Parts: sequence; structure tokens; C-alpha cells
Amino acid sequence: MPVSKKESSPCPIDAMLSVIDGRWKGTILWRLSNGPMRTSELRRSIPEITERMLIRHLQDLVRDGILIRRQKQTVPPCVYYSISKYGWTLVPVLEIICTWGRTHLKLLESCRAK
Amino acid sequence: MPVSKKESSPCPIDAMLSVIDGRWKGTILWRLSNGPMRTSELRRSIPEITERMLIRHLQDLVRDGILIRRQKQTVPPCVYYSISKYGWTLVPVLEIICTWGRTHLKLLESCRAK
DNA sequence: AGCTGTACTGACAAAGTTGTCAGCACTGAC
DNA sequence: GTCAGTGCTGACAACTTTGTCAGTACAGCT
Repeated sequence: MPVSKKESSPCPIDAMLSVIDGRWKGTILWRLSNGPMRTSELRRSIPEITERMLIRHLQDLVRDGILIRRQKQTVPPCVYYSISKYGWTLVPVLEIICTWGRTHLKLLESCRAK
Repeated sequence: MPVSKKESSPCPIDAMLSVIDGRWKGTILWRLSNGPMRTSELRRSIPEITERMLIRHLQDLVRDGILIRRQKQTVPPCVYYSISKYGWTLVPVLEIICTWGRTHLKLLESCRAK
């Protein structure tokens, strides 16, 4: 029976990964850790991402309570995304992941170098 | 251009996730953190996993330097997998991920309860 | 002789994720 | 009037990951 990882497995590691897993979620959180941004700002700051995927990931992160969506009721619409209080508890974890990833990348590099 | 996350992105977060990402990798590492195990032992200790996926994940982890494969040259073959010295640097990171995941799961539960 | 167990591979299907493309409804600039 | 920009959706194609099934080669048990 193929059980999606997204479907609430009782494993806490999977639970965390299901929140940050997604091709661009790490990058999005990274950008937003410097302060709130508009949808189109985010889009421009991550050149390779498509609008479709940006919005899908943003919606996931809002649903998971990591981000907050604030919309000014104007025309044209003006939407800001920011990291929620809960989302900030995730940031130090990401930093640790990042640290490990950096040393891992260095290792891979030195392997390719030889 | 669809760029696989597995294909060395320069983002350290992605680099780390590409190592531990996989439906069962967290669970496998969890089991092995108690000591080396044989392929079939692992298989029995994770009832839902298929042999195919176990072996594919094990091979990934060996390739990434996280696990060590030791084979006794006997018939029938006897293969032990254990966490490498490098792999052990990953374990504390997994523990932090696990801690966050646990509180996240509790939060999800209390949401469903109401 | 037939069955089980070991560790693993290959071919392929199903499911999941990501990307592409078109479109909405409105506004302001040219 | 046409174009660009805003934030977003739906349909669908392409790609990736996971699962299913069969098969390998040897050995021990009955």
C-alpha cells in the first residue's frame, strides 16, 4: 500500500520533513528569514522558480502554520508573506541542517576534485 | 528545465535533504543507530518496507558515505550495515529534526482534537 | 525433489511532484 | 487599444520516487 509521506506518518522525522520538503521550500524560508516579502518579490529573488510552484509552496507553508499571508485590500492586490512565530522555531533547525549540508557539499567537492 | 533535487544543487539545505530524503531513510538510520544489522533483520524490523526499497535506500546511503556495508564471504551471504563515522555526524541533526517533528505532531493532534 | 532463506537485480506500473501553458479581473502607463 | 503587472487557478505533461513481480545462485532441511 503506497502511503504518501505527506499523509501524517507517526514518525516525527517524516513529520518535519513533510513540512520543509519541496523543491523550493528551503530557499523560500531562507529569503523570508530576512523579513516579509511580496509574492512577486520572492519570485524575482528566486529566478529559477516558476510562479506556479512558488504559490503552491507558499500555500503549503501557510497551511502548515509556518508562514502568514497578509493581503492589503487594494487593486492591484498586494500580498505579503512572513514567517510566523511558530515558523521561527523552525529556523534554527534549518540552520543546523544547513551547517551539516555545507560540510557535506565541501566533502563532495573534494571528492570530485581528486 | 526540471532540475532534480538529487542533482547537486548548491544549496546546503537541499544537499542535506537529498541525503536523508527518501520514504524510509529516516527509519533505517533510526534502527541502525542501535548498532549494525543484517539486511533481513532490517527488513523484518520495518514491516511496511519492501525489500526493493530497503536495498535501494541502503545503496543510496552507502554511496553517500553514511553507511558501511560489510559482507562475510560465506554462503548464504551475510551482509551487515552500520553507520559510518561520517554518518554519526548526521545523527544529532536527525535528533533535532525529530524533536521539532514531535512537537509539530502534537500540534497537529490538538488541532484535529478540537 | 521441492521448499525456504540469503542479498540482490531488472523490467515495469502506480503514485507523487514539478513544470508548462492558458486564463481571470483589474489597473496604470504608453 | 495594447501591453505589463498583480496574485492566483485549472488542466495537463514530464519527470521522479516508490511499489510489484519475477528471477538469480547457492545451501540446508525434509
